[in-house]
Amino acid sequence: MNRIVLVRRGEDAEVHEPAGTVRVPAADLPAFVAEREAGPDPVRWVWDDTTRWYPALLASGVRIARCTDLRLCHAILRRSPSVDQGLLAAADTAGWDALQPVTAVDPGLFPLEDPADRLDPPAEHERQQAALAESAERGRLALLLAAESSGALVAAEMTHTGLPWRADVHDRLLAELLGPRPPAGQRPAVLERLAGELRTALGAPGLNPDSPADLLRALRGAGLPVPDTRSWTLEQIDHPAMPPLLEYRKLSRLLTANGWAWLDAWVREGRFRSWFVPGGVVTGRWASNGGGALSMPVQVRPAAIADEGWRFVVADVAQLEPRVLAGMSRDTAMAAAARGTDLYQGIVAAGVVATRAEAKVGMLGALYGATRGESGRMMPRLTQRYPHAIGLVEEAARAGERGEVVRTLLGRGSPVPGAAWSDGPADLGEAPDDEDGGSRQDRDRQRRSWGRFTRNFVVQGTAAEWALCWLADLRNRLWELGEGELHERPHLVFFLHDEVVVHTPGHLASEVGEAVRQAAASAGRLLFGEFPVDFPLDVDVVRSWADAG
DNA sequence: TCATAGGGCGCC
DNA sequence: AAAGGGCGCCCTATGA
Repeated sequence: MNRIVLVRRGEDAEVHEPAGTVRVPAADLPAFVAEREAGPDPVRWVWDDTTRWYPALLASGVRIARCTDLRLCHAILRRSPSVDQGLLAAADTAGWDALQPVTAVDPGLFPLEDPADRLDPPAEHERQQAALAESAERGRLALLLAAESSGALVAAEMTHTGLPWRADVHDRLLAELLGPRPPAGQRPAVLERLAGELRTALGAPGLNPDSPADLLRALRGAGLPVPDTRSWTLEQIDHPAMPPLLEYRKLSRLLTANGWAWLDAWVREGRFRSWFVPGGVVTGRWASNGGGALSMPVQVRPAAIADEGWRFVVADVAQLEPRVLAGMSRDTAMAAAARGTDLYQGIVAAGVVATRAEAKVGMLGALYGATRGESGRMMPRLTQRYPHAIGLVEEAARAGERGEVVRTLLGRGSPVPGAAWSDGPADLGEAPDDEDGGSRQDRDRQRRSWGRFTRNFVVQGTAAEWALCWLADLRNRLWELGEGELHERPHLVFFLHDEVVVHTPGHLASEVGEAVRQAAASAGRLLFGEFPVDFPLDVDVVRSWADAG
């Protein structure tokens, strides 16, 4: 593998190769990269941050096979309990710690002033390689760093190609539900009518239904002693104001989150473009920036329509996190329950609980740390039948309560906890009841809360690693299926934790479906070897995203 | 006018 | 006795 480090120097790129260092003008860089990519030696491009390099290459029609994203790898190594932090220490370290990804830059230009310019990528790369080589977990960590970097490429490519989006279909959908688009600053007709009905029903002519405080006063004035104004609370109430209020809530949410303003801001030339942010969540999950890409309501998915002659291949993993938990804890009983397509049904079939609903709520409680209610009642039975799986999350919770760092399967470390531990462990010493530190009860509550976080961290984070491996392998397979530029081949257009959407020429759809399944099997082997835990997929070939599932 | 906090709700 | 993870983003209200 030929590693080539790219460094920005004003308007040039400095190219560090084993054979020597050369300068390439920014304008010539795409051609240079394309030539090396096409050459006989596989290349791993090493750069400070994918969001600072790759969009411009993609805009020039250049796709690369692999990279090392020093910013993302730095973040992982800095938190990893199995890395000697001394090997990463340098004058640059704080700068790497603080480096943020960029969005919305003009891909044709380097930004004028960038904190990344004060960093030394070749030196950082050497430190990271040394830290990796000395780690007792170097195999798993190396896999994680490669997968994280590959995810950075996927994220940039998804922004580049965009998710096909039909503004005309979206507009029609809005008009059917809300009435025609109103002038700026006015409510759509349907919302205005519902607001009127609500004011009449509550006897509150001046009510602004968008103000929770105003609404709470009006509800109480009408003799309805509600604790808050959440829809779930309001649904419990039998009162003529509730139907219009709940309908108002639902439609108002659609208008503000994914209405005409959203269309204006985020949809251009038939594509929805926002930014995915790999590593944006401490657990390793992705975040997103712009347009709420990670919470696209089912309600507007009918507007996501594949191009003429193309299809979407939509795939998701059923019950990813319990399956990951079975694999990472080597719990053969839970893996057996996961053998079929429905893990919850498998738990019922094993005689652990009576119904699928109980199995689901019990498992979710184990992952999130619920101990009371229906979920808590399932825990003893789950613990008895699945001691390794439940034991793993319980131990993660206890470690978090003690203030310790926990890690995912591939070695991503949890953050160190904050102020609640400054006075020592929960079960030791005095707990001074001063104003600054809060009461003993407050700190115990915080510790349990942190335990729920670390409990979930190990599973959510390892699931994110499975998904990264799935994504990286799928990206490679998709590239091999087509010809031409990225947007002419089957390509990823959406990813959300355990779900992918691929945009593909129709005649390749079944091959894409097979690639998605093979990539999932490959991810399972990468993380869990020959341990027998399945990751069955639901795969649909559809014209509209809304038709999947 | 701007930044921030909290309510609320969409996704997993 | 109490005990439900992770996000982004809209709105209003508040205070500088």
